[in-house]
Amino acid sequence: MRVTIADVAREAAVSKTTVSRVLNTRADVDAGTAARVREVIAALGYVPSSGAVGLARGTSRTVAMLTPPLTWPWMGEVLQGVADTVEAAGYGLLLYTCNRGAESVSHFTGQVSARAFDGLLLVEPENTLDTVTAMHRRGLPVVLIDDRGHHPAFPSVATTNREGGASAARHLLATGRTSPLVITGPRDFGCVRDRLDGFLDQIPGALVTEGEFTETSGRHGVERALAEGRDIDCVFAHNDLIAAGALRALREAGRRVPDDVAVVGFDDLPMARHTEPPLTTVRQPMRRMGETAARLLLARLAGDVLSDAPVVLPTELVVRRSAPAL
Amino acid sequence: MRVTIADVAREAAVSKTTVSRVLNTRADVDAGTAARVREVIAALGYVPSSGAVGLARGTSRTVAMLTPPLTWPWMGEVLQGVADTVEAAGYGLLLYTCNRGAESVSHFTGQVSARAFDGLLLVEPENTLDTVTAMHRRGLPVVLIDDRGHHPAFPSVATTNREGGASAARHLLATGRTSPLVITGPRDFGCVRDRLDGFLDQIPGALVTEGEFTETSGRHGVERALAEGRDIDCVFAHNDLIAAGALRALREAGRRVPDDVAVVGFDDLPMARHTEPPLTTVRQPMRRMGETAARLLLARLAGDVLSDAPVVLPTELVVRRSAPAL
DNA sequence: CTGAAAGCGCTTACAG
DNA sequence: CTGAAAGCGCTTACAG
Repeated sequence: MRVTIADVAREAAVSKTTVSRVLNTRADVDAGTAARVREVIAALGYVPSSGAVGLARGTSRTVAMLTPPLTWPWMGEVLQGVADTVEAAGYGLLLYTCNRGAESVSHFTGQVSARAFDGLLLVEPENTLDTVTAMHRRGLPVVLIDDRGHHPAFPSVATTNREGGASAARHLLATGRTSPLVITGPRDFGCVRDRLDGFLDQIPGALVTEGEFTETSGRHGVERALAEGRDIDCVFAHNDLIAAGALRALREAGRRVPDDVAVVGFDDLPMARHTEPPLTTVRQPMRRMGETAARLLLARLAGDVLSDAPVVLPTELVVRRSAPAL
Repeated sequence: MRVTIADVAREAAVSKTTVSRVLNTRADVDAGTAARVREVIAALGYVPSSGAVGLARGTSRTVAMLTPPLTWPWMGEVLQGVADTVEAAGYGLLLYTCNRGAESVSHFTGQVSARAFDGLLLVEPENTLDTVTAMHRRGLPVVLIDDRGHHPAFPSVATTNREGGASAARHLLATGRTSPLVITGPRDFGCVRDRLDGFLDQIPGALVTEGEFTETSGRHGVERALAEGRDIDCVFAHNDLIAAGALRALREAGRRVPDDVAVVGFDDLPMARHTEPPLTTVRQPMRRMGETAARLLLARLAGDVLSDAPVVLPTELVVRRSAPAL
């Protein structure tokens, strides 16, 4: 049998109102009464029902997070940043993944309307941006962790993709490289365009080939360039998976890295330390993105008004052996 | 203004009871009435409040998951397996991480008592097993995803750690290796003892050194063995991070992999494909562990009685170039 | 087939 | 400083 506030009230010989007051530490309770109530609470092991509290207060002290498949290499970092921040504020975190496509999304939208949570954090809402924008318009607090360069009509957290691309180019130039091959992600991603623009600002003549964010894509990109007899001395890969594929293709073609060809990736996944040679890459602060987005959302729930202008976190070039300093 | 069941009832000129009945698709409602109510629901965009439903029904249709830091390399897989299964059943998934130590745990236990969820899934409950065992005794349905070999007093899902160790040894023997170095994880992990026992059953004389589950540990393990002049022709690492460190140390010492020394890891993390050479490893079905644990918990919530005997999923040797077949 | 009423476990004006 | 009562939005016997 569940212990309720009524049990505590009876045992302490006060009203439920008074118990509720000491629970919520209101000032206007006699110190003696409060002490007695607290004793009873401890003795009975009473804990308020979060559901009942939520119903009475009209708020759930829970936020939701909608994510792409959790197997994305950097999702763990983002999620951990979110979880830490949300937990520290005493909120619960409800997780939804879009792993099952349309079905997931409709299940999710049902939950939203059910007011199972007070606010929403989301990453990479493929085919979801319209739905979410509508929810936001109807009053649901939303913050996007924008790794795709979406520039949505609500608050978001992003990184300096353009500057990241530029920093890769500057590093390559500074170390004497002049003929890059750029292997991009899909062009319809805003982040891909930004990374490319930043790079081309520094090295306008770069050879560019569009790829996907996979190792296979990196391998094919290099193989094709070599087969066409292109004269390259470095590769800028739009993420670390592409870079890993490029490393492999270069090795198989007998090109030494970094002696013949330097390679720079993007993201700084854990695996970037384990490739041969270890990968120079543009680090994205995924954990801080999660923390920042969560902090924004909690501020919004506490009453702050948020700007729709994205909060932009800096990328950082991490130099390892695949493209060493001079 | 929120649309409630009362609004629907008024608009459809029926009682709240009737609306509730069509909501829960009970048979005993006149077809015409039901149709009319459904129209009103659609017209008003009514969605039941999950909090109110939960309070009235005494169940939240939510399960919680308590995890170690999400940056553990295989947590994404486990979590995805759990999320898919839980979502498909129409349940919500509340995530708690033990990232903040004792504070996390106490926050978490508060949530438990608050009945914010109906059941609990957990991974690797460092310093948590006692608390959780107590909760289970008090009636909270719990399923452990046991990657540590805990053998708890409640239902759990594990893998064949002992057979996994044996399969690594058999593969090495079959490919002509006779002098292994085993670099283990911490000995107080049940899984470490099991992997080691399975290996030693096949190769009793193996050289064994205790390590941690880190790359550094793998590197040191190999460096020490070589410095001591040990004559090794293969390494069995207790996870893939250790194996990655071993690969690096071997290369730096001028030993060729696999020609001079073969290397076998454990887990089959995504990075196992990206090492040089790609890693032969004992694959643990982390996603299936998540799915299986979630399925067990949901069955329990549906009224099934669960056995405390662990459900054991098979490991599988994945052969790549670091320890090729003949 | 349908509805009035009680109940789930809290919080919050309101009154004293 | 304290309590009775209404209300949050549902479900569920119970009665018809």
